[in-house]
Amino acid sequence: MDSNGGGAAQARETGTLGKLMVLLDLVTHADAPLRFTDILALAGQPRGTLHRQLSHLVEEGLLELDGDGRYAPGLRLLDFAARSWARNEFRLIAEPHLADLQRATGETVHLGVLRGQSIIYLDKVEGRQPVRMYSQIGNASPCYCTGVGKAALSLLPAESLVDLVASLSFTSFTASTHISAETLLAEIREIADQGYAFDREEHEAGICCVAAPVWSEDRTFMGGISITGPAYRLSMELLHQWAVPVQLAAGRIMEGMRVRLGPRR
Amino acid sequence: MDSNGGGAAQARETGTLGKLMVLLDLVTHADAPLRFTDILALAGQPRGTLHRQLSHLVEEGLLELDGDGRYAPGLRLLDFAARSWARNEFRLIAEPHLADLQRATGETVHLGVLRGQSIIYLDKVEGRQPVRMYSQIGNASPCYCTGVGKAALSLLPAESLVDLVASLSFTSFTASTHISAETLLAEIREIADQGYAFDREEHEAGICCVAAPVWSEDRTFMGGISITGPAYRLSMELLHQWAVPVQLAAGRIMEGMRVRLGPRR
DNA sequence: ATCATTGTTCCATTATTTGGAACTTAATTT
DNA sequence: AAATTAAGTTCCAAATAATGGAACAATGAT
Repeated sequence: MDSNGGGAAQARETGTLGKLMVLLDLVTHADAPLRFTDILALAGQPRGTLHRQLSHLVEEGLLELDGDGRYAPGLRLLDFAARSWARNEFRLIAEPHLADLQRATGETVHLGVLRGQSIIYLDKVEGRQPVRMYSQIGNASPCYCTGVGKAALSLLPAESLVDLVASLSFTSFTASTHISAETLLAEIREIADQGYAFDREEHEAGICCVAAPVWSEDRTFMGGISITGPAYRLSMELLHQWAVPVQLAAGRIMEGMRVRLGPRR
Repeated sequence: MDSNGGGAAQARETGTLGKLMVLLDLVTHADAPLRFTDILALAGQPRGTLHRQLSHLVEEGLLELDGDGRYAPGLRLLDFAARSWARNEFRLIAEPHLADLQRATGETVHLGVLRGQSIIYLDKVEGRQPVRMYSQIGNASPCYCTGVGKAALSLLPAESLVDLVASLSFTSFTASTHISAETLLAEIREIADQGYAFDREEHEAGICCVAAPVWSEDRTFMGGISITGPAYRLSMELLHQWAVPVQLAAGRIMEGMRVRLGPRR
């Protein structure tokens, strides 16, 4: 029988947990705290059932219920995340190289990893300004319109890439955002050849970047690093120049991981 | 079977979710990624059961399984936390006041909230240095040996305070850490009178702080803000002077919350 | 005061989880 | 290299927890 080698679509049958995570997603993705009835409408479940599920989530600290009966994400999530982040080896190894790159260019440097269809940002090194702390770290962004995302996609074997791209639903964030699988796939192939990727204001108007892919040997991490900044300051010419240092930094990070993790495998 | 009729102590009966959260705690609190067998020993459950539970957590992205069969916290937790943090109203309202306090004193300023027996740090504003981003934010620290923690405890009604303190297990982090309920309770009473609290190197040697309590009217948030720094620079005399600005900032934060949230309740 | 809406509890039915054992795979020893 | 041990995975009847409809309580509007 098939172990997960084949990589077909997961049936996502995680029973009770799966149902609760859908709720947690619902509440954390909302723009504002939701009342019971709001969630009832969104979740489409019987009232009794929903009530118990929410109660369990609250009891575990994953959600919080304020005095007005509105549900908001729980602070226990912060504790989990802080631990997840603090011990992340990929990030620990990458950090000094990100700082180097930041100093060399003066612009903001990101580290991100592909998870499903999203890039999750693991680190961000900025210039002098008082940092907006979680501003980017932890955020999940689409893979098809970010430099790190496209760099990460260029690491996928042809088949997985086609499957993943086929499952995307494109949102046109700016005039340059890819909105078709064909043009995206064409660019990914180009990126795979070149070894670096650009974001030409595809996610946010006025913001562009150069990115290079980074991966761990066991393919647990497939992501990238990028130099990001305002388009008026970062011409395409400059971004092309920076492709080299970004790739070098990516190489040093992977070397660091081989030294740290390699011996055992 | 018994429903929890009396209702004093929480029976923590969240069924399936509760069991899975125990596992998640186990893995996120470990110092390094754990192998299946390690978790088996720690969790004390049948192998079949544990295997399925871990599989579900992995499928949902709450845990990750690397190429060596080691379980680590999942990156989906970061996404949840980023959302939880970004929309937190208490933090949003407090932020400008924390920045003011930082500028006025030149030292690091924290915002924390009481959750169970822990203080969870919601924000941190530092001086010039390139910020170590999650360094403190999201971290859960004991309430009995931090300035913010003791300030928060001073807000509890007498009965809840006694219950909470009775349930603490004290760890002696430094020579000044409280290790008995009696001395702690005595100090909390003093803090309740004064309206501010000190940390005299009780959690970390060489680090001290002044803190003032902050709370929301519905008591959803009971926490505090603090000015923290190295003991060689922050004399007790200086900390006493800063008690006033910390209390003023705390007052302004609460005023901000009344304006923002008050009208409705 | 009355009606409508929102939120909570109850319990027989249904679905999921449990845990022991059998099985497969990887690592270690002889 | 074969045998042995340990590590990880799958299976299924029994135990447990989740479900959802309906009754009940609390809140808010007319």
